[in-house]
Amino acid sequence: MPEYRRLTRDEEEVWFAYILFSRQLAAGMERQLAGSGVSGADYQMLAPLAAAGAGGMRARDLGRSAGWDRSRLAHQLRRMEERGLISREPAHDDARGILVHIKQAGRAALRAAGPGHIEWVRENFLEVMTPEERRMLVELSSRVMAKLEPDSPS
Amino acid sequence: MPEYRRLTRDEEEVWFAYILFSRQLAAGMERQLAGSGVSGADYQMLAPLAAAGAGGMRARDLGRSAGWDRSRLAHQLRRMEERGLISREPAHDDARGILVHIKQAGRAALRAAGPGHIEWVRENFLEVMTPEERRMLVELSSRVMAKLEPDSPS
DNA sequence: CCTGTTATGCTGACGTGTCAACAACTATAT
DNA sequence: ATATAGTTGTTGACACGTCAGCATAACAGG
Repeated sequence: MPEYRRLTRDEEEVWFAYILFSRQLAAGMERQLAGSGVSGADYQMLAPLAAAGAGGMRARDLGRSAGWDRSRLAHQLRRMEERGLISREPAHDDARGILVHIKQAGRAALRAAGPGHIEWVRENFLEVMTPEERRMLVELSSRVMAKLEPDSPS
Repeated sequence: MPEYRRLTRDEEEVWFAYILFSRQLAAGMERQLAGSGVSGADYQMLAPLAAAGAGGMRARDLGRSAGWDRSRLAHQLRRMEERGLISREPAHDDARGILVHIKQAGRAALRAAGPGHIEWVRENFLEVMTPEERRMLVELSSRVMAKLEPDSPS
């Protein structure tokens, strides 16, 4: 018998349910998007880039908007540049910075994936919840994040 | 202007909050476990294997218990066998099957990681929620899963 | 100016997860 | 018994994400 407190049956139920739920949801979303040739990560880059307009967007800000660290961002942008979805150029005002632009192929991919994705999110996530559950989820999210990250992310 | 219904600000808030929340939570859990030299995936294998006792466990059942597909399971088990955490042998009663046993190193890893992991789950997940929120999460989970998977997973 | 600190981005190595294809066995139906 | 279908597990290729380390540039204080 262990000397620490194991999870009760009820606790296990919540935790396991969440583990399965979060994975299945993410997998479902990825599969839906994959049908249009983009990944969830692609989408998270393309959406803000398209909204940013002709001026492009600093890589730093893209990273912040998605909540990613620099490494993950650099890898993702490199892969997307290789596929011709975006372009990168040094920023004029800050020699450390990188300006990211969405290319025609990127816009096309977003147009192809966008409506289906939005619809999927509505159907499999938003519309499955009551308004009260939505509120709770937002609040729960902020509570957990506060506990995990006392200060802002890197 | 797009011809499909974009997400409203409220809808976006819920969806983005969830995306960030789920990723941060998973990342936090992985980091905590990594301190003991195991991954979340390792843990999901070791825990049922340890509970199964000397008889070991069919790979098929391990997969079902974790909700994984066969490919992911095979890769994970191969890696864990290479690290000496588990062993595999052909099942006697079914020539297709594989019997998985936890090895001493596996038990040791689980002993090292278990208490800290349990504590982490309590502190960063379970105790952050009210009993009502727990109930809601379980219910929400089952609703979403039902929508995603009309029949049982492969 | 010089020096230490912070910000920004890249890279290589590695573990993870998905997909499609395959192989081998078992179960079922005729 | 024999063909057909379902089950179980493996493999190789590839995308993804993390970590540690590196390089450069900007900033702030002496």
